[in-house]
Amino acid sequence: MSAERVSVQELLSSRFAEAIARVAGVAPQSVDPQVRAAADARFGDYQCNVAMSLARTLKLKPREVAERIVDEATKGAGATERRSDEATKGEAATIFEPLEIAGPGFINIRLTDEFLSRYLAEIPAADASPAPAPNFAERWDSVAPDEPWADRFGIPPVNAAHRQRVVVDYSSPNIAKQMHVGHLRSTIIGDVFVRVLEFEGHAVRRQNHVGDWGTQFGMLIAYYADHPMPDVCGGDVMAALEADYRAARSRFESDPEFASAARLAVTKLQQGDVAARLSWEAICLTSEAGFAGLYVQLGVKLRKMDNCGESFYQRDEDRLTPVVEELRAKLPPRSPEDQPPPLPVGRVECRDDQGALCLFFYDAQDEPRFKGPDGSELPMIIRKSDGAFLYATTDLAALRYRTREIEFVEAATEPRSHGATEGSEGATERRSDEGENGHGATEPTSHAGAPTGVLRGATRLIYVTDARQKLHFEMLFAAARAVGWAPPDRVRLEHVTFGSVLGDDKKPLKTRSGENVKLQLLLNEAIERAKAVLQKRFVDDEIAKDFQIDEDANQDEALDAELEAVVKERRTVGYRLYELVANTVGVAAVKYADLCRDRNSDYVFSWDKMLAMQGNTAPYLMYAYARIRSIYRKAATGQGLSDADLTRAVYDPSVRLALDHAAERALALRLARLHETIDELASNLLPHVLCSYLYELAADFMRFYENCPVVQAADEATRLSRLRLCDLTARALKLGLHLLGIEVIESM
RNA sequence: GCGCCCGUAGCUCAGUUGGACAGAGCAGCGGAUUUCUAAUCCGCUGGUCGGGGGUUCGAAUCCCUCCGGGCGCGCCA
Repeated sequence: MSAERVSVQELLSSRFAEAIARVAGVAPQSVDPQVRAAADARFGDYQCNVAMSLARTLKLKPREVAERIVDEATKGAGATERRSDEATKGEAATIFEPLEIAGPGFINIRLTDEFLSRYLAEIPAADASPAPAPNFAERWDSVAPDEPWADRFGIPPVNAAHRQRVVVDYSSPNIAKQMHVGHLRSTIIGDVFVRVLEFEGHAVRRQNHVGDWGTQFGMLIAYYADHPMPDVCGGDVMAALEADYRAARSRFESDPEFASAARLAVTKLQQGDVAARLSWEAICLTSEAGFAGLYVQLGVKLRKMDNCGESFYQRDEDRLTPVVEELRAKLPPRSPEDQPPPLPVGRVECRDDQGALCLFFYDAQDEPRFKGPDGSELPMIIRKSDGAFLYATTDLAALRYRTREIEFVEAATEPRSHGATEGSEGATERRSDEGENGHGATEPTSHAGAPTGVLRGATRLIYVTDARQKLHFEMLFAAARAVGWAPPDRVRLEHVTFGSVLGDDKKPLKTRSGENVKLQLLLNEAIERAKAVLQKRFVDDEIAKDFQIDEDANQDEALDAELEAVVKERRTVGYRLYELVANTVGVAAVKYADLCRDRNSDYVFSWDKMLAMQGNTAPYLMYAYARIRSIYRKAATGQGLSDADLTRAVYDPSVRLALDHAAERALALRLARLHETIDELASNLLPHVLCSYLYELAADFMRFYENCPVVQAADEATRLSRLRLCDLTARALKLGLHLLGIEVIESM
């Protein structure tokens, strides 16, 4: 393969773009070749749909255009790939079978088995000894970079020229309140973007914009003046905090003396009073400990260093007043005598209205862009008539900070050539204070990984919040563009919305008493329900039998002490495994159920569906993974080999991937598409496309499994080939699920 | 009133941003197990893509209109 490995779709797209460019007489860069995965397997693997639309501009018949494209794409280097590596001895590998034109002018592309086989064969084996992941307690406080990718599946990071500096704003809970289902989607969807963009090689900063400033702190500070704060190490911290918050609130309403103390506390806090500040800090720290527990359980990458809440913009330094002043200076109201200027993108002006400082928005026709119920123009208020700032002000300040000040550490890393070093990590962002080789990667440092310095300001801002805040973000982005903090050619602004979680009644999910469902309780129930599902499976299992024996033990005097001890130990081990599996499956089911739907639509929460073994669910995918690993273990022990030994044999360069059976070929094609699927997710920010891919992959594997014996394959070459397919599938599932924030288990 | 989102099989949802006769899972019916983990696989049944009009080689997808549902709309976040 060429030095820069690209996805199959990219490879075909560039070939066809060149061919089309020659046919149409334009530059290849200006062509969209419209190469897509084929709608139906009968039409091949990919299809090019460009001929029909091109026919009109060329004033030719579509089929004629298609024929010319086919000629260009087929001749010379168009259809073959120059190979220079030793293993293939310079042979030319034909990429696709003779192209076919069908229907009105579709060009059907079928990859050759040889190409597919070699494309997959070039994926190096996974690193057998990945760096151990730090435990969460270490990671929560750490500012070290994330652990590197143990296995990139042969997918290189983007090259330096395309590296984005991305801020992902997600989760954003409120201090002293328990997270509820409303925070679930933001937290896990945002985390997927972080993972995928990091994997793609972009520089990513997570920002947890926590609600840690405001009037509610007055009540809490006053309350904790004569009450103990919840113990961070004792039980459910968040529940205790929230109970205190409620108590404080009701006291605020009934006790005038307390109320004035609370108001005084707010003033003191804002003035930097030391006692008030210490109390505030203690409350925040207690609350963060609660969040940390939930984040670890959810397997979310957020850490303490990612906390950059509302207080950041007004606590130690007033970052809001300068923002307001800059808006006022740069967006002055238009004076009446001004001629209406040409307004291609509309206009924003900053002026006082009814005592409040506001931003007003106008469209290209200079008409108000947003209107209220009475038809009057609708502003974004950035300073209340009493002089106080609001969330809009903080959001503007945060946006300015993120496009101008926030720091990214750039590592100048060239895309690695593949096969040079097997399975180790190429392009994790490394911080300058971390030193070289901080992650136990054993490869020679053949590629440049040294940090080159700090860059300020993001080139892409992603906000993950529910769809109801859409209007707010439209205003926010319009203001940012108008004032020049986010020039469209330099900064991409994306509000990633998602729908609500609904109950069976199709109304937003609530408890019977009408409250938001607490995230912690939701996860606890998920684990309990996963246990119930697993128990059914364990009925015929030895572990379950052991349970039975153990329960009957005191009645059965024949059971001697030694046997009892053995049973007890097995029971303990089995139970631990069972706990682990239930925890992993339960949390995975909740996360996956959320991610596998188009995030824009509301979704109906259903325990039975998310824990089902059939269909597009976490348990199905995890089971597929466990099943593959089981085959692999069986193959290894059957020959008295270790997993590592077997892997060495399976990934030996002499092994040729045979794709003779239809199920083998379908699986191979699917595996080859992981790369383009991840690329797609990185650009359209739709996690469910990766979910669909993984489900199809698992289904393809199941069909392969039913049809193609692996361990008992007819001959050794087939056995090794199929074991290779098994391992590649396991790795693709593991990587894909990991990008979705879901970890696999080796045995279920 | 204005703005945004949605309406696809009995149910829950996909549909690659305008491409081929609209696809899965569940439910229903019928098959496959001396297993490489059946927690699986295969087959069948099931549709006026909310209705109508338009744009073009081609529409579930884009435009208009109506019906039905959700959300948002000045000093909360």
